[in-house]
Formats: sequence, structure tokens, C-alpha cells
Amino acid sequence: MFLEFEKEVEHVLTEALEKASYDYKELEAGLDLEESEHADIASRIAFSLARTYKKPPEIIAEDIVNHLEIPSKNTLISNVVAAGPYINFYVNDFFLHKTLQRIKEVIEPTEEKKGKIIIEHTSANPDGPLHIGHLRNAIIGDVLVRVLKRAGYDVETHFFVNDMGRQIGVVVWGAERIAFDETKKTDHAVADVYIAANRLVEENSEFLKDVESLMRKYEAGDEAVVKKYEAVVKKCLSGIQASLQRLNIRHDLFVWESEFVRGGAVEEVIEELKQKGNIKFGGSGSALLLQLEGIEKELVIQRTDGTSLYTTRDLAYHRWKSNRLSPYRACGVVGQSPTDRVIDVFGKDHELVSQQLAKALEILGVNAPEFVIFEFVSLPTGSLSTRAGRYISADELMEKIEARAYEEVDKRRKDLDKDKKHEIARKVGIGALRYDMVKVSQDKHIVFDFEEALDIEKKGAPFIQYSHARACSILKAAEERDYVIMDDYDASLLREESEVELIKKLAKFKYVIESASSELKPHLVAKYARELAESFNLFYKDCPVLNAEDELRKARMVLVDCAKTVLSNILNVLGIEAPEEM
RNA sequence: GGGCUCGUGGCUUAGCUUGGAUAAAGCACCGGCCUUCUAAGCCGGGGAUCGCGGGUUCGAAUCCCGCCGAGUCCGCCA
Repeated sequence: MFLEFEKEVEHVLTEALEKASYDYKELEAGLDLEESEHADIASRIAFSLARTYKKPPEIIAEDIVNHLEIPSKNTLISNVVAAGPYINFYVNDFFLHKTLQRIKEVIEPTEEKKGKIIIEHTSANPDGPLHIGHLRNAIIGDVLVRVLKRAGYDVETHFFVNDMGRQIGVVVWGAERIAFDETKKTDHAVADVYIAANRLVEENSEFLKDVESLMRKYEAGDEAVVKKYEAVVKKCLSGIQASLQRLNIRHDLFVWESEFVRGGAVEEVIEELKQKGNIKFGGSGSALLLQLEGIEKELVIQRTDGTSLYTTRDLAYHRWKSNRLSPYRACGVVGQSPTDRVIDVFGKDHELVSQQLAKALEILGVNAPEFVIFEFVSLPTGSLSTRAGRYISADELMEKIEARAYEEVDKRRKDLDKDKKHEIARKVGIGALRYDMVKVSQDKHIVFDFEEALDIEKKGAPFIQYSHARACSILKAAEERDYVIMDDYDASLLREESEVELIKKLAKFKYVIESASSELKPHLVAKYARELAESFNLFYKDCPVLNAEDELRKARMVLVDCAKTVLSNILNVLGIEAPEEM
């Protein structure tokens, strides 16, 4: 409901500005609306106008408010006041009532479809298990997927499988000499072979030639080699998928990069770049270098031996993605629809590559994707490396955090049976992990501290889950007393400050989803979820529900029900399960 | 060396894009609250020259320049 309120504020403010003959259209800051602790929405426009009209902002604010009229009917605004240079707008009872109504009505957001989005995330090399660095990628990506779906997009999620890289060649080579440990989870077994094989290859350059020969054969489509590759990659991928599933993450499509080589798409891209791009031959050999505008470093698109590189395969993949979007052929224009988007979630190390990718795609006539770049996760001992065996696997982390969560559940709920406690521990543990990763802004470097990560008690997610469980518990107790949630409640009875604050917070759900989806910042969702839980807890403390007198109880039950709905929705957007009891 | 990012109470962070109302939270610390719907909760308290220095502005955590510190990239790797 907040968005509607904002829209009305814009409307009445614009009218007042016109009536008072202020020329606001040229102002850079526009109406300069902001959320504020002093009002439900505040405008700072008087500051900007003060400059143009050479009058104190206080006077201008006062003048605007004098010209401002709140509609007599169907308005969401109760009051507007000039507080010094600020113009403060406040919501009315109708706004509060409508907010609850809206939450009760909307079961699933089936509003206007905004378009299609293809989002790629995680895309870890199939040479070992996911580690905590991939975890950040996966969780940021997955929350974005959920946010975008909520915002009304038709979202398709991709995992780009890097099956042609040197590291996979090393694993395939190694698998012929070293047996997989069949007792281990498959992706971990692959990592063991990779690490061991890599050591051998580093010690002996003859082995490196074997690996390169394997790579050439794979690229050429040698049947026997393809089979070996597929076996290894699938083995690793099945382990990775199991970890993702445990994290509540799923991809719609796993796209193998080799498809683009063998299907001829990479060749087409290279040919087209040769024609349309500024191509040079590289130093000693005949490698193809593509010069890109505004980027100092040229992009190598083909090796001297004629084989392809990751970036070229990625180019082919992106062109293919763009063709998967809804064809937009109106007025004879062919291309992706303006509402469609392609999003890639990449680590900071891919920043330069992503710029090169965007420029090269431009040459190919393909719209550049949007990049969500996140900073690195490192260990106190240094950066992560699968090859060096220096990483903490997602599996190990999940294992330990669930165990720790179990201890906490066990401490508090002696009454529950083991299975139930395990179920709650799983929800709390994975939730805590996900929340931890997503709450930090993407462009902040994280130094991962294992002990701290396991400290369930001071996590954000359980706090939010707990307030949801509290709401459930009230509703359950209500049911036992045969209290039913009614439609004929009186929202105007909800007068306590904590009640009003909670409703206002509930009203911001859509607004937060919109911001997070347009700015591609999932941490905004995490922040809102925490604030919402806090508002609910304040209400919980202040306002008895079941023991309130009849009419008030009816209204409060509706509020609790709405809070539960929104809490469970926001947890769902975060990919965190909402337990009914804890 | 060059590019990009980050630097906010003891610790982890939000705010920075679009400059404005006492710099906002969590954790930790100190003190208080369970005979009323789950205390994984609530209330109170102390604690910040917003890395340092300059500049722009009526006004800077926010914009610009310089410096320092951390990360990352600058591969015929992915």
C-alpha cells in the first residue's frame, strides 16, 4: 500500500506546486521524496526551490503546504505539515485498513507480467563441491530470482556448466589413474582426484601435454573422450545439485558450454567478430585478439591451436540466451522485448571479463546483460582455492550449522520429539546461513569466520523465524478457543503505536520488493525482513490478542494473520523456511 | 605500476547512486522484565573526531582531488 500512498503524495504535491506557481519540472531531485523517521513520507523539495527562488526553504515549504489540498474522499493521506524546510506527509486510517485488506486478498501475486528474465548464477566449475565463495553467488542469485518472480517477472534460472576448461581436463586425465572414493559424496570425490591430479601435472610437464590433448579431442568431439568427460562432469554436478537442493536452490536449466562449440555457435561468433570487429593476430602465434572500444586489454577469442576459450563460449551462450527471450517483432523490429532482461551474477574477479563480454556482444548486435558483481569471500588464512584444497565446502558448513542449531532447539524444546527437533534445526540452520550471506551488501568483501558463522543464537534469521512462529502460535491458540478470523473487523480500533507501526511496516512489502528488483540489491530484503520482525515483536509485547475484549480481539487477530502472511512471504523471498513453531 | 571495490562505536553492518531534521541497527558489555498468546523476546545504559588530509556547498558519512590500508583484476585460465 505504501506505493499507492507515495503515488498520491506525488499527485497532491505536484498540484500544490502548480497552484503556488513553482517551476519544479527542471529540478534534478524531482519532488525529492524520502522515507523519514519524522513522517511517513517527507519531501525536501523546498531546499531545491530555495536556490531558484532565493527564498528561505522554510517559507517555501510553508507556502506549498498552504496551497496543498488533501482530497475529501478516497485519500490515504491524513495530514501534511511543514516542519521547517521539510514537508511531512502522514497516512490515515483508510491507509491502514486498506493495507490489511490488501494482504488478506492477495494470495499469490498474479499482477501484470513484466517480461522475461534469464538469470545465471552459481555456475561453479564441476571440479569439486561448492565452497563458501560459490555459496555467496548462489544465495545472492537465488534471492534475486525470488525477488524478481515476486516483482512479476517470468524468470528462468541457468547454471552455465564450464565443462571445457583446463581443470576439467585435469580431472578427466586424473580419473584414468586415480580411483574415485565411492564412499564420498560425488563432488567431493571429484575434488580429491582434481587436487591429486593437479599435483602430478604440476610436477611433470609431459602430463600437461596429455591434458591438452584430451582438451583438443573433447573439443573435436572424439566420442570416447566425450563419454569420459560427461561421466566426470555429471558425477560432480549431481553432488553440486544435492548441495543446492539442501539450500533451497534450484536451476531451471544446466547449460553445457560444449554445446556451443559442437553445435557450431562458437565458430559463428568468431567468424562474425572477424568481419565486424577490430581483429589482430596475437604476438607469436596466430591467436585472434579482439580490440574493444574503451578497454585497454584486448580479448583473446581463439587460441593459436585453433581451440576456443571460455569467453568465446560465453559469447555464444549469451547470444543464445538473448534468442530465448520473448521475440519482439512489433513494427518489424526484431530483438528482445524492452521489458526482458538477462542478468549474470558474477564474482568480482569477472568484472573485466564482463565488460569485455558486454562490448563484444554489442558488436554482435546483442543487448548486453546486466551484471550483479559481488565481492569475494576469503578465509582468515587467505583466499579460497579448490585446486589447492584450501576451501570450506558448503556441505561441511551446512552439516555443522544444522548440528549447532539442533543444540539450540534441544536446549529450548525438551517437549518435542527428535524428528521435529531435527526439522526445526534444519530450517533454522540453513536459514541462518542464507540470511548471513544475503544481509551484507554485494560490494563488501567478507572474511569468513567459521565459529562466528555457527553462532546460531546471534543470527538474524532465527529472529525473523521466531516472530513468525509466535504469530502462528497465537493463531493456533485462537483456534483452540474457537476464535475465528472475521471479515467484519474494525481496523480503526488498532490505535496502539506498535499496532500502527506494524501495519505501516506491512504496507512496505511491495515497495521493498520493487526496490530490490529494480536495483538488484537482495540485501534490502534482508533488512526489511528484520525490521518487520522487530515491529511484530513490539506489537506482541504491547498488545494481548486473545485476552483483548471482543471487537479489539477480532481486529488484532486480523493483524496477526496479516503479519504472519507477510513474514512468511518475506522469508520465502529470502529462501528461508518459516517454521510454525520453534 | 594501472583499473575497479571497500574502509562508519570493541566486533559485524545499514545509510553513499539522488548532499539536508539528533549518523541507524545487530552482536558484545552493564542493569532491569517470565502466575497473561513461545524470554531465539522486550526495556534502559555506556560506547563513533563516519580511514587521514584538502576542496565544492548555506549544509558533506554521502560529491571532487590527494594520501594510507584491505581485496580483486590486468593469462592463448575459467
